[in-house]
Amino acid sequence: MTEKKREKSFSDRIYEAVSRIPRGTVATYGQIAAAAGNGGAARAVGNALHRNPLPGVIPCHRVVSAQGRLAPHFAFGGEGQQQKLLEAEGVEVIDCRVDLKKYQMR
DNA sequence: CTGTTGACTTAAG
DNA sequence: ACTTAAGCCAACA
Repeated sequence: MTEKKREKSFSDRIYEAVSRIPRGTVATYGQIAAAAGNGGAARAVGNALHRNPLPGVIPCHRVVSAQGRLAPHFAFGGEGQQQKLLEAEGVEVIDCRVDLKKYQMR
C-alpha cells in the first residue's frame, strides 16, 4: 500500500545517526549531517542536539568536531564527563581531543 | 515570515 | 596556534 513517507524531523535523524555510532568510535558533526541526509548542515546538527530534548538518549559524547575536538563548554553532566565516557569506551582522549585517524567512524 | 543564534567547517592572515 | 570571515542549515523569538 502506498506508504506515506513520514519524514522524521531533522533532530530525529540526528538521533538516529548519533545512535548508530559504534561504541568506542566518534563521528564529526559533518558526518552526522551527512548520515542524517543533510551534508553540510553540521551547524544544524550541533544546534539540533543542543536544543533537542533528548538527553541520555543521544550519546553526544561520541560526537566531535572535524578536528576531533569535543565540546567541554556545553557538554552535559560536566566538563570531564565527555572525556570520561569516551575513555570508558576505549577512545583515547587527549586535551579534549581524540585521534580521528583511529577513532573516527569511517 | 523575518531575523538572530549556534555543540560546525574551511580558508586566509 | 589564534582570530576573523564566509558558507550552510535548522530551531527559536
